Amino acid sequence: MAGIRERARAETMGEIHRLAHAQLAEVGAAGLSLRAIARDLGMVSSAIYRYVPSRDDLLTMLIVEAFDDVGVVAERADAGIADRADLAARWSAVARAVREWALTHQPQFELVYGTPVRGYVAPPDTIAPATRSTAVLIQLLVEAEAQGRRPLVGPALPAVTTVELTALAERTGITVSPALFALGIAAWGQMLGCISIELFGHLHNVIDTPSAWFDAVMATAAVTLGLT
Amino acid sequence: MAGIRERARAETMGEIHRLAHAQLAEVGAAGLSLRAIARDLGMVSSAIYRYVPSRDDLLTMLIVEAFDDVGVVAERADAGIADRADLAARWSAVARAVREWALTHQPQFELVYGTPVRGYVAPPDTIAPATRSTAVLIQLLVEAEAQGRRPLVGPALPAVTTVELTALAERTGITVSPALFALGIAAWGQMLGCISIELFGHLHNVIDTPSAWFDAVMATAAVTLGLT
DNA sequence: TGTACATCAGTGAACGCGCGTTCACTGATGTAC
DNA sequence: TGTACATCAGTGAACGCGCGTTCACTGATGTAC
Repeated sequence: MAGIRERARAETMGEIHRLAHAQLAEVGAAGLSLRAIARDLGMVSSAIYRYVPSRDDLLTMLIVEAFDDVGVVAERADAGIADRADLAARWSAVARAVREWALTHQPQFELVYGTPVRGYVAPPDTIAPATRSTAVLIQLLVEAEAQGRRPLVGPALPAVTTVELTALAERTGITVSPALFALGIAAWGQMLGCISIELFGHLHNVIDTPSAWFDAVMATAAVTLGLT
Repeated sequence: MAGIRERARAETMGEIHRLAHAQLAEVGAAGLSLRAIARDLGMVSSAIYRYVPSRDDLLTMLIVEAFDDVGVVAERADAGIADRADLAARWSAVARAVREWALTHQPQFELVYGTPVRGYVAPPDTIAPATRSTAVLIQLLVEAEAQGRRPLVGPALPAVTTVELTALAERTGITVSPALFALGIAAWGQMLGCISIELFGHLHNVIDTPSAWFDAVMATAAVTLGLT
């Protein structure tokens, strides 16, 4: 029976998680408040410090979780395509999954891909989780290039960019040419950008069915990247 | 000499503008505070209400200004290309100008293209200014299509998207086909997305010279759009 | 098995700070006769 | 040109609310002998 205390602690910790997510959805990252969580928990405000060292630590926790969450979503979407050689289908599936995650987890999306929270500096612990979803995309680039596929339009990279991306590839052990790497990052930027403009309301009175538009342009991006 | 009052009022109004922008840069849109502006102005906090009806109105003012600002920047960049037939050069110039504006006016960029401020609902007055910068891009699409240029990869649009974009074109008097329209919006999303990931820190340890990378991928996007 | 001590969850008060907005007021500027 | 009245910028106090964080404390749970 070791741990009535331990179990209670784990349970409270879980509640804090739950409430933090709920808060995020209601008031956004900037409005995340330890006092409010303590209140919802039925505790006095100072008691929360038995569980969370500070507000920034709670934010870090949420950011790491969100990065991980979207990473899992991307990985699952990719794994769901049976025909592994169909890189375009895998890309489209990942893009669609990330968009759907963003729609159903808008506050988490804002937390990691939106405007950074003022006064908060992300500690190094957040770097590794951040790469999880991008790793899925990079894997597609690696496979595409290994099979001799090339982007439709090879970008005219300035020397400095070629140097930087070559160094990055070497440093991380990723075997992708600078040209495709540059376009891959841009495609990732496009995916996030298209999700952002939808989520942040810039498609109002422009496109009423964003999912259809998004899927179509992401499929086109896959062709442009040379994934077909 | 009519208007020592009038002149004082205009001057104070100008100061409020200036201080609001400074505040935006320091604490971000979420932290924008009427009290702080009054303080900086050397006024008592309630006096600010002689000039600004409410905090939300100040936000609206700043948003409208920012939209207008980036619109002017885009227009000027476009106008700066002497060879009007070189649509790709015009697109690249606009993209570069918008990115540079975003870098030098980060808080304004966040205000209009970043995470929306919680609790603030944009009034209809903000819609018209928002379209100013996009109008520049759309003009490029119109000219491209008028000259018979086509995107490298025609997107396979679902029927619903074709219908929506046809209706939008008719409603606004823009003579752009749904296919190009869809890709144009996606290119605009890419531009904003690539700027966002740079500004929000997602290129740290990835690309050290974002301007070079950005220009290269935007030039490639112009080719893909069929602007060459 | 029982007792003594250590651990730790939660309390309650406090510090010092912030915010938007209202309201009755003073005193200077502007205007109409 | 001078006076009476209207306008309006700015004051000062207040309402009612929020926040993060610290600190001495009580009382229950866990542990070592």
